[in-house]
This record gives sequence, structure tokens and C-alpha cells, in this order.
Amino acid sequence: MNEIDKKLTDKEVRPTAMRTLVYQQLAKQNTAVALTDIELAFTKADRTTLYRTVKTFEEKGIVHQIDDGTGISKYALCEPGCNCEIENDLHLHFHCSNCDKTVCLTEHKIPQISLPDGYVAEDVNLVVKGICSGCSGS
Amino acid sequence: MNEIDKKLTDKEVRPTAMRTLVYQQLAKQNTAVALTDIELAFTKADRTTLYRTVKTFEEKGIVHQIDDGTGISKYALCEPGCNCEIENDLHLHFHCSNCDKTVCLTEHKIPQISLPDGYVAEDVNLVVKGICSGCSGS
DNA sequence: AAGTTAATGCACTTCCATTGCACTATAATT
DNA sequence: AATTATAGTGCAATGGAAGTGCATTAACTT
Ligand SMILES: [Mn+2]
Ligand SMILES: [Mn+2]
Ligand SMILES: [Zn+2]
Ligand SMILES: [Zn+2]
Repeated sequence: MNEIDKKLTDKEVRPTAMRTLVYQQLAKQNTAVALTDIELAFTKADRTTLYRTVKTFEEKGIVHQIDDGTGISKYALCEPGCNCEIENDLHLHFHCSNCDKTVCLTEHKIPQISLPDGYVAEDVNLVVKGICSGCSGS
Repeated sequence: MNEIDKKLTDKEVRPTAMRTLVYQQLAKQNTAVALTDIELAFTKADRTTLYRTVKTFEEKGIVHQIDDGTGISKYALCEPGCNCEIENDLHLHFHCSNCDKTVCLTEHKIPQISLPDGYVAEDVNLVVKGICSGCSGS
């Protein structure tokens, strides 16, 4: 059994051919991807299958979903230490308004947020929009 | 000219009957509302008109759009001091996973976020999901 | 190998955002 | 006041993405 299949199995996801390929595809990316992006990479596979593959990955803590404010869900592999399933991994995300790419800034954790009395936080989403390093030319 | 019409005029929005009514409706709310919510309040008006009214309000800095992670855009009147047009008003938003309501926490400003070299921030969106004070019973 | 369970593919649906175009109201000009 | 120009409104239609039902196929269990 190869590396990827082992990772899937560890997360209780049966390593089918499709899933392995999707995982590989995600591992190649350095940005978060939309379902449509994955679809384009696998023209032969059905959208629904890819959709459910990603959803399964999400449920099992293999990827996390990112709402970058574009209205299109993005997905990215979780980092080795990430515990999305239990408690959300609280790094921030950056969406470039120039190249439209969304990246995980896994080193940049979300600061503690104070809330008014009576409010209970379960999850925090912090997205910074602006110009990425690739586009700002530095 | 009444209060509302004056506010609209100040923001360079011509105070039509429809716009005045929509403003009134928004002023009544204590939570952010979706276009569909506004639609329900004005069964006689067309959805498109309401849509464009809200968009106009947004462009002119009368309301700000909120992406609360539900996939449905919410809108709320800007506070008197808010300068959305120039620089985004950086308060945080709270979305209750129980009652599904989204509120502006205008007193809670978004902290300064540090970014890696080369990244330039233009806008920050911070949404906390959890249980609101009304639902937590305190 | 037979039976059971899970994954996949296709078709279809729903929901919201958005646009084009005709019509109407408002404002400006003569 | 009548005419012209501009802006707002309503209807119809489109588009994009998420999600579901069901039949088929593949994978695992015994
Ligand atoms: Mn991430
Ligand atoms: Mn707000
Ligand atoms: Zn960029
Ligand atoms: Zn609530």
C-alpha cells in the first residue's frame, strides 16, 4: 500500500482509485481549489463523484473547506498537525483580488476573539483580501 | 424632506419611494438580512428592484454586505461612523448556528493581522460562528 | 462464488445571484 | 407646460454552484 492510500486508510476513508487521484491532485496544489478546478483536472470523472469525494475528505478531516468570500467553496489538504474534525484549525486565509487565488496561511493563527456576554464561539473564519506575494511582485 | 430621504441624498442616492421603504425596513432590523428577507417584507415589489436597491445602497456606503459563511449574502445598514466606501469597516460578524441569524458586532473591531512578506491587505472579513446571546439563554 | 455494502455516474432539482430589455417615473431643459 | 433626457422599476430569462434520488458498478466479507 502506497503513502497516499495509507493516509486515507488512517482517516477511515477507503482508498479507491478516484480518491487516490483526487488526493494526489490536491497535494500538488499550493492554493486552495474549487470543485470546478478539480473537475477540470479530471475530465473523465463525474462532477458528483468529485463532489462526494471532497465531502468525504472534509468529513474525515483530510481537507478543510474554505469560504473566501467569493461565494465558491474552496478546499485544501489539512496540514499534518491539523485537527479540523475535533476543533477547527484556526489559521487565516488570504484571497488575492488580482489573481483570484486563495491560500492557506497555516502559520498565521487566528487571534483570540472577545465576544459580548452570552455569545459562544464554535468556529471562526478569518479571510484577508488583498494582493498576494506573487501579484505584488516581491 | 424627511430624515431618511436626507440620508439617502447625502449619500448621492435619489430617494425614491421604494428606496425609502427599503431603508426603513433595514433600519427596523437588529440583525443582518438576506435579500429574500427583504423580498418577503415587500411582496408587491419585484425582487430585481430590491436587489438593485440594495446594491446601490452598498455602492454608496449605506449598507455593507456580509458573507457569514452560509452562502447567502446578508446586508446591514452602516453605522453613522462607518466608512465602508473608503476603507472597510472592520467590525466582526457573528452567525448563530441555532437561530441562523447574523449580527454586526460593531463594537468589536477586527485586530491587526500580520501577513507574510509581499502580501498586501485590502479588506478583512472575520466571522464567528456559534450560539448567540438569544439562543444561549443568558 | 455469493452476498453485502460502499462508491460511482447520470439525470434532475433547487436556490440564489445576475442580466437584458421594455416600460415607467422622475428630473432637466426649452 | 410640453418635451427631452435620465434614472428606476418590473418581467423574463440565464447562469453557476450545491445538492439529491436512483440505478449501476465496484469492492469488501463470508
Ligand atoms: Mn486553510
Ligand atoms: Mn456589519
Ligand atoms: Zn495574486
Ligand atoms: Zn441564535
